[in-house]
Amino acid sequence: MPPRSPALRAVEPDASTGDTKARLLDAVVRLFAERGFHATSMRAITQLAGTSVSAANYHFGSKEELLRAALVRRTKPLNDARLEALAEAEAEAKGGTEGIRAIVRAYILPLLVAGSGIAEGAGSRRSLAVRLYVDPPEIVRGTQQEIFAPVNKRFNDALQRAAGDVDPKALDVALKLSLGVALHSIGGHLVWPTPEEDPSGSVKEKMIDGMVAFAAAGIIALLDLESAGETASGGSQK
Amino acid sequence: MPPRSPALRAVEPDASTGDTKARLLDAVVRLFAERGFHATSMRAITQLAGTSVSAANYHFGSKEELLRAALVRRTKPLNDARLEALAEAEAEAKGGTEGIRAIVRAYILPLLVAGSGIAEGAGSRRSLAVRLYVDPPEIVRGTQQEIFAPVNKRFNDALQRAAGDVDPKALDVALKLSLGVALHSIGGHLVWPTPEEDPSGSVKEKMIDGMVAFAAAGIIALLDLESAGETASGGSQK
DNA sequence: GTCTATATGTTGATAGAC
DNA sequence: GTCTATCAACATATAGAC
Repeated sequence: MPPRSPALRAVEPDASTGDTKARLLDAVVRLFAERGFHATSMRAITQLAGTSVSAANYHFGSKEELLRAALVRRTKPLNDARLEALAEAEAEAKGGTEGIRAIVRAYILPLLVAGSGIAEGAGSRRSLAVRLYVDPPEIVRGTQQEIFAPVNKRFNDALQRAAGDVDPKALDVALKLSLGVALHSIGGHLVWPTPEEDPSGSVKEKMIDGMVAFAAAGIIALLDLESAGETASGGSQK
Repeated sequence: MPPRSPALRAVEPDASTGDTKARLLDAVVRLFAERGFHATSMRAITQLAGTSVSAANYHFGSKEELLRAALVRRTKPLNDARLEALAEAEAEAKGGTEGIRAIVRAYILPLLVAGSGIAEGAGSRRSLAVRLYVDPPEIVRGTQQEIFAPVNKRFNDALQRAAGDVDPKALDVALKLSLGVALHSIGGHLVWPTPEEDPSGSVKEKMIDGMVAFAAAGIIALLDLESAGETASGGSQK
């Protein structure tokens, strides 16, 4: 069997010290996403991972460090995917409204794929992203910002270019609200179809299109309203 | 001193057995909103309320029942305010787009006032609503649905009327996404100005207008896109 | 590296005096 | 109704054998 390509191997979890670390990280992601930080005990984690509490502490030092490690492992590929999608969207260089929609899609879609079960069909699974967004243990708040801030800035800049000349502050709010839409969607409150119910994936596609349309229209409306208030000329809508 | 009017007394917390119960409920709301259910101990609650763990258990029986009591006390006036605002919005009976915007405002604004600190200026306070939405202890899930489901249904019906004839399923999704926008806004990720920074309240007003515009435009776009897909005729935008 | 055993603290809930 | 004192169960983290 030939050695796997670097592209494939890069997707694999870090298995440099056996797979105990990897199994622990998987278990942590699952349990933290489902129950939150404080409701998840080291016993539950290590039991699910098939190892012991001391092994976990040997590898990660503490419960909070364990969560932090799981966080960066999960968000790194997510953010890479978002940035890649953004680069593609910008390369196509569509006009104003279409351009914004493309950027929003790049922002939201990887989150949906990684966060909700829409990729593998686990309809009601909870997302680590949602958890960490509203339930940030004190220690990871910094990490969280550190990880997401640059990506958000990139998208902010892209939107700034696509939307013409808009109030940066309003744009920041608009992007945050879009994130709210996306997070809400993977927070377990939207019912995604299972692969059995939706073999062609068309229902799923439609939901995603609807969500992107929702967020993009929201952004446009918010920016319109803002600039209307500042330039004292009417917005483009009603 | 004359007896207070019933209207005034109705606003007060239930003080039939002294105000220990009320103080406990206040403390619970604050701590649960800030830290979540599992991270809040009975000791922390009772200490903040200036009483003892046993007193709390005497009045409420358990930690979960205490949370449940706090939940209904908080959400009842919130939902009443939303329904009242909806009735007013419907009485004015505006046309399609304007009507939708009015309904969305009725849906969102009371949530903002009650949930975020925008009423009293506590800019970064966390909301119990947000907490319970993503971190529902198993026991309160039922209560939560029981409390919010009727209100959501009312708004759903109102939107159905205002939007003409749209796919009920799409409308349900659209309303849920609007809720995501609102909850995100009070989840501590939007920076609200303090009364000192914004004495006239105009900045705050503008943010609220922007949010309502965002959500309303999102709903319209989502419904347009849905009906466009079904009737095979283009939507109203682009 | 992984385990068993244990240290040390905190949790939710209760018993019983007042 | 409210307190102090106490319970058993659970938490995280560590020590030390292998």
